[in-house]
Amino acid sequence: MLEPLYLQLAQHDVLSDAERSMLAQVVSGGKEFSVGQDLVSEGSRPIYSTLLVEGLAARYKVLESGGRQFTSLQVPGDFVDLHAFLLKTMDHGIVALSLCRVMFADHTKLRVITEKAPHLGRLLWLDTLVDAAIHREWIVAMGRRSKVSHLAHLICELFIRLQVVGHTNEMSFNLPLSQAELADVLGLSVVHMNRVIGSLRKSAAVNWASHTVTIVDWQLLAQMAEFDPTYLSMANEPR
Amino acid sequence: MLEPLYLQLAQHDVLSDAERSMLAQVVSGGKEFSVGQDLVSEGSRPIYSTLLVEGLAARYKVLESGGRQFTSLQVPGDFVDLHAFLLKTMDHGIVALSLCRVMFADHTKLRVITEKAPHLGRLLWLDTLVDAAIHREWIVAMGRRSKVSHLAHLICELFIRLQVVGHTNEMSFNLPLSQAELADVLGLSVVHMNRVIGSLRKSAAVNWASHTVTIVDWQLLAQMAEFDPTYLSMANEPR
DNA sequence: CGTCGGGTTGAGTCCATTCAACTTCGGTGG
DNA sequence: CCACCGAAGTTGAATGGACTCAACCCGACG
Repeated sequence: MLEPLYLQLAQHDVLSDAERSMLAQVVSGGKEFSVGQDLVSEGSRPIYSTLLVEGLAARYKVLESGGRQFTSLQVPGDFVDLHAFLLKTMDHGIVALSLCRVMFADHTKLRVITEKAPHLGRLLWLDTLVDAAIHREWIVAMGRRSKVSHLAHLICELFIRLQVVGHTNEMSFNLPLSQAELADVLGLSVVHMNRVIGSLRKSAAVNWASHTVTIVDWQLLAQMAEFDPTYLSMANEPR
Repeated sequence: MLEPLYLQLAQHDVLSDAERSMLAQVVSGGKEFSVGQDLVSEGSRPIYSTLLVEGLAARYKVLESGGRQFTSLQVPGDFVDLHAFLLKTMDHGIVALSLCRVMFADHTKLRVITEKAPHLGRLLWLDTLVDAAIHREWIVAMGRRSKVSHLAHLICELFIRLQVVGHTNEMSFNLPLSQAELADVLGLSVVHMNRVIGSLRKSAAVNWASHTVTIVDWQLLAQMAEFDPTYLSMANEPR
């Protein structure tokens, strides 16, 4: 069950057996959420953090106007609300975009990690730092990229992140998002989202049908997106 | 010199005298940067983190098109590249927006904090988590708020953050950004930025002249921005 | 007095939105 | 089995927002 988490952490630095078994002691329980359900709700003060084991989820905020904006997408192996360990109050919600299986880690036990296993603690910290790096990349995409480029960038990012946890198949992966949900990622209207997807399809960089995205020409896609994976901190080095 | 840092950390939780003196040992040196200079440059691998003591700075990325996007603004007391302690490689640059005085903290010493002073380590971690929370709020603003609302939100955020470190005066503060720089925050063209500022001025919520912003009607401004300070984690509680 | 960087304004174009209609497709019940 | 339904995707047309290009203003400074 913890494989995707191990894969993510071990990607940045060596993860010792002792650390693995410590994580296995800290993360426990299990629960399923169906599409549209909140894994964590805005305003709550969770006493445990939620590890996404299987499925796709998203952080979001809702405005008075009713508009919704996703601020991140979460893939298997992500601690979706690890930040609540120290932030205490959730300033946003987290919703399941597909059937999600999760496990839990008590905040008291996470605190013990920071006290008894500082290296593992740093790896968890790093996890939240990569999160922030992704946020920054999204800000750049929203502010200064064309909409097609933004979408292309999202595809590149998701492909890499899913590949790390073994959720890609050759050059394709499953993307269960509706166009309305994608619109909430890019901050667009549904209608325009549809046209943007259309023009990405026309570029022939990807093949995108029935929730399966196949990257036909990575070179071209990365160029459209100006994609530079540095921000994902893929290097394995002492942290 | 470390006052703004103490103020920021002590805002979230009690900061013991021992922790203060530990910080004083870790943070040392000093340097000045003039407007437009990079405090930290993209692609570098710093071996120390930079604490902003005085002045205003911004994280940014530049695209091939030449467009620039700021991903955060940094106020006194911010560790502008604390994330590089674990991310190792800077995926963006940090530029001085006014005359900046900074100090440095060796990464080796930061690591010692995580090993010997876990509570202080958590407070530093928290610092980066608040950073990420701000990023998320920016994403929402870029995606789903009107441009005036986005600008109003920025003003609210900056006012609170500057107030924490004692850099406000009644209801006003100094904002040394040119309209071109503000455009790089909101992701707009300079011309349109000018019109957005104009329409915020017309709202009479703020008085904005010669780089001094005075909030005339906080109630109205916060309402235009739909501003909810939860994400800044202002509460003082055990972390 | 002239220059230069920043701010402001106008006009035309293009992008993105809304509103609305229509299609496609899987599921469900008669 | 198929007729119907609803959710998601697609398309067109009209409106309004944001961009570019261009001009002009203004105060600081040499």
